[in-house]
Amino acid sequence: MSDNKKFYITTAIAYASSKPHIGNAYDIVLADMIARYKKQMGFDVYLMTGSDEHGQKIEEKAKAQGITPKAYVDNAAANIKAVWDSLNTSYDKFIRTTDTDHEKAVARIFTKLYEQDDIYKSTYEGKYCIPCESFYTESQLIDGKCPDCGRDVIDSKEEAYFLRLSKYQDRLLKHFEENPDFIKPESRKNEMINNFLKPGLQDLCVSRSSFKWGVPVEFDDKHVIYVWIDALSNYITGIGYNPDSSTEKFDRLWPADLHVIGKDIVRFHTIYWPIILMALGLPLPKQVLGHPWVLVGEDKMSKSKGNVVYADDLAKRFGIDAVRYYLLSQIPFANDGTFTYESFMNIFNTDLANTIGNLVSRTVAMTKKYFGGTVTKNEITEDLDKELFSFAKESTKKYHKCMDAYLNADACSTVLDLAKRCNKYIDETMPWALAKDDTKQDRLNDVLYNLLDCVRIIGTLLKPIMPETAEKIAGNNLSEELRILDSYTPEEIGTLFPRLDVNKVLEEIAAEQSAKEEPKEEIEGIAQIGIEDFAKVELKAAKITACEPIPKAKKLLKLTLNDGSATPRTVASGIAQWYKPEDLIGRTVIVVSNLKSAKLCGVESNGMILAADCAKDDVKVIFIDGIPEGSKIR
RNA sequence: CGCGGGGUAGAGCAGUUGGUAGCUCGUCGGGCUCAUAACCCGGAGGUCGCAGGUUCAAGUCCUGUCCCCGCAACCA
Repeated sequence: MSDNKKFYITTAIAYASSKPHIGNAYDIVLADMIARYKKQMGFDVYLMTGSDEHGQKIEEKAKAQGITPKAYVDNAAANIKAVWDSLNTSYDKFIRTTDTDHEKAVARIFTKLYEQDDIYKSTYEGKYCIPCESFYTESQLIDGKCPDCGRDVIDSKEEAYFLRLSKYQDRLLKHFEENPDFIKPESRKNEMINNFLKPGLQDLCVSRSSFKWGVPVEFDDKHVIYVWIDALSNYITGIGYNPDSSTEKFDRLWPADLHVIGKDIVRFHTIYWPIILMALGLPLPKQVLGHPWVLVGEDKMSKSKGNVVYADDLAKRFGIDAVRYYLLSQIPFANDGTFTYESFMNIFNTDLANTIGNLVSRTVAMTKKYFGGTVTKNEITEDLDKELFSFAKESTKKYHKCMDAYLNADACSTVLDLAKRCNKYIDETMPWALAKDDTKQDRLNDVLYNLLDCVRIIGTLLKPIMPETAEKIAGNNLSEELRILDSYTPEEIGTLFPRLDVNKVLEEIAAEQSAKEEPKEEIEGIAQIGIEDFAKVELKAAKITACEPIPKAKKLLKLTLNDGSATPRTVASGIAQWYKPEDLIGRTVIVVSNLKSAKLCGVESNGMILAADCAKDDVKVIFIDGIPEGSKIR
């Protein structure tokens, strides 16, 4: 075992219900970059990632495919791993929540917490609406009645296990105050404190009895352990924690130095997870980094929107390092970043091909052409050289500052600036002119040496970001020290990043997408139904008799319908963006009349009206004017 | 008055502790020819959402206001 300081870093584990898209991949790439950087800084790094494989959704998906959940997640985990590997990520361990040692440890953790009364069995207290088959908390009730249908509720109970969050609330708040860097970026910390801690924490339900695919509670097999304790615990079980007997590895690595996660799960990592650890008597992770999202266009990526971009596809098309560079240089520290093929290729051509690739290319070419491949070190005398080297030194300094603060985009641009400075240096020194003058051969040698030296620095700095490229550029001479080599004999490395013809590639992509789209589209996501399922849906014609906006809601309109029955029907519909009340009154629409009622922004909605998603951001209600209200539609 | 994040050149974004508004792409002009039609220099283009205020000085602090976007807690 080395004496180096350890650095234990984790990513969120990916949910094994579908193939991870480029946004999910950002997590592991970012963590990998940090891990590689820390390694270079002499830390003894351990990077863990993995997959979260339990839960109702997976149980259902497996069922829909007619396979066991285990078979389903085996496949899914392999997919996730394949994507991670396609990005050249250097994780030390890939944990799966279905690993037996994890499952055992989780079961023990649950039991331990139960035995020390941090978890208690309770009944899901009381307010049950029989027609709605739903439980509600006191605070959810409206005037003591069911918030959905307004009917009376009865006191009812269903047993479940709860984690006492409230008990640790003050301790957690204190921890936040004493460790200002616990959550990064800071804005997310304020959100947690204001939204969750200050109003007071409610105990958290940590078991489920509505599905089976999970770690069973040891002493009560009607229940499985719900995602919180199961998934979050991976950070400790993956390195050998068990309440009964932890390994030496765990003692060495824990507490984690950094959890890298998406901003959507900051709450779980900065509230639930610390409290679980406190209850277990373990130290808290040193820092949680909640990074922003990668958006496609305006939207969050989702299958139903058909805008999913996969990292391995991108890597195949443009190269691994290009994808890594794009993610690490373009996604801001605090705001969400936007992916488009255009911007991707733009960055590729500008930063990678024109600036870095071309610099390396011209430098190596000149060395070969003018010096047969070898240049040697001499003393620096010229001011131009001194400027170049001091710029390189400054860049290195800045780079470290950025990297240490996880400002990866800024770190990237620091390296880019150095490459640009080198390109400028070539213009300033004009090696091709020197080459023509026999008396200036020494000067030419020095110029090329200086350039190759800076290129080596660039390679070194790029290592965590683009490992393969760094290797090609700097070979075995990775070091930030200037002028440590007596000579350079660069090898021919070919074109690092061949310039892309943006329009051509866009056409290719469009062609491939349209070829793909037709056959698939949602077959995976939506199960086929039989006629008997369809028959369960009751559709009726209904005339809109009144319509008004709902003050609190920007998307909803409140519609009053005459569906042929004596009582008017109220429906809330999310079409305010496209229709004004006066456009709707008097028109006839199709209403799903046996949809369970729901409360939306304070309005009870009984049913929904049919509308078509014509395009992104274009919704049209289906009007059937002229059909008598109440007509059954089938 | 639920919480939070945004509104900066045609587009996409930077702007820690207040002191001449920057970057990439695009655009216009010049230079160079070692290099991946790449590189280097220069120009045009912004009343920093709007309105007030503090200050010798505000994109940067305060107040008000208008838009855009996320999140709202066992979704039992």
